[in-house]
Amino acid sequence: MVVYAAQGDPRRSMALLWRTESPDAERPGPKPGLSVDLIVETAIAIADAEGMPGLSMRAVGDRLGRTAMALYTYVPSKSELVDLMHDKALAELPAIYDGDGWRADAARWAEDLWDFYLRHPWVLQVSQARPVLGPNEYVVLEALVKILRRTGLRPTALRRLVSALYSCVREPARTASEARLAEKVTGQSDDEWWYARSGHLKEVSPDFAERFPTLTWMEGEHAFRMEDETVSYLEQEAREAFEFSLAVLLDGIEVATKAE
Amino acid sequence: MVVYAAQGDPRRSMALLWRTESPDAERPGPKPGLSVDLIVETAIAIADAEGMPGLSMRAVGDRLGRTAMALYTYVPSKSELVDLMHDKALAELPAIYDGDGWRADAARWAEDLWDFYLRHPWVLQVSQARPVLGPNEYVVLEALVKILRRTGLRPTALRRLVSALYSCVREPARTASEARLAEKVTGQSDDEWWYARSGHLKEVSPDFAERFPTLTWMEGEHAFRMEDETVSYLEQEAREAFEFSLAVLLDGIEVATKAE
DNA sequence: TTGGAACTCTTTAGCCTGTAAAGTGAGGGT
DNA sequence: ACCCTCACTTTACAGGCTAAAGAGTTCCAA
Repeated sequence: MVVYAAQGDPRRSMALLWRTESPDAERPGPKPGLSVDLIVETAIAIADAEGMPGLSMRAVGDRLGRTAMALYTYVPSKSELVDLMHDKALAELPAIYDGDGWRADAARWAEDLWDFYLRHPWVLQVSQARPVLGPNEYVVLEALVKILRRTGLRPTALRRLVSALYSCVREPARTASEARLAEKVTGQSDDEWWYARSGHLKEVSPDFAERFPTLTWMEGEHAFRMEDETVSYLEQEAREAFEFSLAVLLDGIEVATKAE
Repeated sequence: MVVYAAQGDPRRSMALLWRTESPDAERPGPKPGLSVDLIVETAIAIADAEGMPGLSMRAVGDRLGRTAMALYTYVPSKSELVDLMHDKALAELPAIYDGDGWRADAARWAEDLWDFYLRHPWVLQVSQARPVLGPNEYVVLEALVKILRRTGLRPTALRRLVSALYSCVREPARTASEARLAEKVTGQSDDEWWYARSGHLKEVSPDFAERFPTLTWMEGEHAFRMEDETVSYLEQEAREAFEFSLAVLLDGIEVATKAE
């Protein structure tokens, strides 16, 4: 369920995101019982707990003691609600990193983003093509670029580095967070699932080791090592993949900038 | 719309994926007018053209001159259909790379995967946690591991490298393919969209340059450069990010293995 | 030859989405 | 007092997946 950015009136979307609505004068009619902020917070709570599939207008309305349609008084569509959720959640991330040097700060930025994605897995489903363009997205980006500018890289190289950093956090974070959600939704732990599945695999392909010898070699010697019992094997692997990619990337930059 | 792996009877799913059904003897009842393969191919064609949102049981049925329910004779659920699509599509990728050396082969593998994801963007929506475990997934993985084994890395390091390679293809490929799909669905080109949006951004945040000075500096000097008119700016950026990450990663490995 | 079992495919229906349209009722401004 | 405006509900519709039941075809066995 990838969620694309809202397609309604772009001017209204942007106004909502950047909070440039006119101050509300005394107007006739009943006072609003809800607010955009309250709705967005509630929606975030639901999405955090149940993932995107659990986020429906009815679910949000129910939790607020209203009907689904009541939300449309505050928010033009579900799509815009998701944009608002996205931007509000991003506000959790720091705006400034001014630690020991660009490398430590970049690593810290990536770590923070990793934690953020695991707290709010649904954020990864908001499409990056045609991004939401809310203020907090820019805050996070500004923070990173400010860190990386200290490397002395030119804008073009810098833009690529920014993308690369996002990639090396997002993809493994996706795997890790999907793994967590799957555990919650199916009630079966990753390790149980994997164990059952590998049984079925043996059944269905008894010649696996001959067909995929190199794979068998690679997977062979570590099967079912469990270092941390509170975190599934899959999540551990994802985390290590993230740390590895990050280290390689930062090493590469360090070398490139020192060479100049 | 992330699609999780099917949750029906795992034994049946695996049998379907690995094609270990018993050979069909002469049985009573009318001859099947369709086949699993035909259904899967049709579904792939639809998903390629319209993306996951366009893939519905009705749509597949219609294109085959049947009702949606007719498909359930062949396939236990939509979720299993997606698993089958995933595995069938992966069959397009080469099983063997034995070129000039591991580095060139790894780069070629990554390029092939990139092209594959752009041909079949919906594949990126199939969850990697609890993977499908079809035969062709293993073929692709075996091909990569075989290439990378030539680096002499140990299994543990190798597993991380494999994940890192997948990340550096998948994330930018996601952006690029979502961009293409958005163009098709909205009828508005990326560049038009971006132009309109940046107008609204100026409107809603006239002090943008002061609030985000580093970002403004980075984006400043390249705005609206258009090298290739057939490919949107966003897609170009994604492609470059991919190439950059790949190069850094492979350089890093090269250094690490030569040091030993 | 004649059931009957097995099979494909359709129909119907249920529960889930998001949201358009219309109605209800409360509150403030004139 | 009136009315406009606004919050919120009700109803309804199109479309999603799929369970359950029925129609109709075909082969096997008696």
